[in-house]
Amino acid sequence: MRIGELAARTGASVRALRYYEEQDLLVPDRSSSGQRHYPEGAVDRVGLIRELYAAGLSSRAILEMLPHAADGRATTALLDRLAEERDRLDARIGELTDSRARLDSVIDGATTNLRTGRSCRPATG
Amino acid sequence: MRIGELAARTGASVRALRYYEEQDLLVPDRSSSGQRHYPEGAVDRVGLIRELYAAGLSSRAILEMLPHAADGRATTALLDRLAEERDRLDARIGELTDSRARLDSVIDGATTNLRTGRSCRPATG
DNA sequence: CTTGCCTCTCACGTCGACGTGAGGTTTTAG
DNA sequence: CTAAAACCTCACGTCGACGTGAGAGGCAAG
Repeated sequence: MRIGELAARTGASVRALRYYEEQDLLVPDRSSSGQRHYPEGAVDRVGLIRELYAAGLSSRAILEMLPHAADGRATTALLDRLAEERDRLDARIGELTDSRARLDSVIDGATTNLRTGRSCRPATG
Repeated sequence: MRIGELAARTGASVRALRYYEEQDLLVPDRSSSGQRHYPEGAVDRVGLIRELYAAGLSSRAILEMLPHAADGRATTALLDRLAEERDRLDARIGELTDSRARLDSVIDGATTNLRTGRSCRPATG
């Protein structure tokens, strides 16, 4: 099928599909006039790609995993890589949670200040 | 004091201080030759700015808050703005938590596949 | 043949908090 | 007076997943 149909069937934009190709995630055949032609399996492959994007992975991470995941058989290496990405996500969530805590203490200080008139100095840490 | 001393005393880079000025967060006087001169109060002000950055706020958000926060007196409007940013942070944390859950289900599928040999099809949602 | 949609390849715009030179001026220590 | 810091203003690079035209060729139907 051509790119428009694949886009319609997967929910990805045409631009996104071309982008996936740029990232070597999805490489179609070309007709003599240069048009992209995808096999049926591309639908599932795009589904997997989008699943991984939605799971917070970068295109580079997806690229490293696809050869191990696309054939439907998992590898220990694949699981390690996935765990690595999960840890990265956890770290990021931890950072944001810390930021949220800092913001809360700023809010606490400001609230106290509003009620008592005392100056609030930001806590370091 | 000049920019180098302020940088040393606050832990911000010289470039960062110039950037804060670009964002109208910290506007120093200028000597006749164009060099920046900051008053003592700039040290605390930079501390507050960095605190807010560390709390995950954007320069625009900080800019809107500073006039209400720098004088040491909190405002209801300021508290509302802070709460808004806290909600934004919570939303972002929620997104990442969702991504983490999706990644976990991918990992579960792959793990099952590795153990049983059964194909894992990504779950939608 | 023509209309009209599909597709193609560039290639810049997005968003944010700076990092990092380039090239020139000012201040300060000796 | 001199040389080394410190300072100045541009202005591009970073990172990622596309969005959004521009300008042109391709394809099926009437």
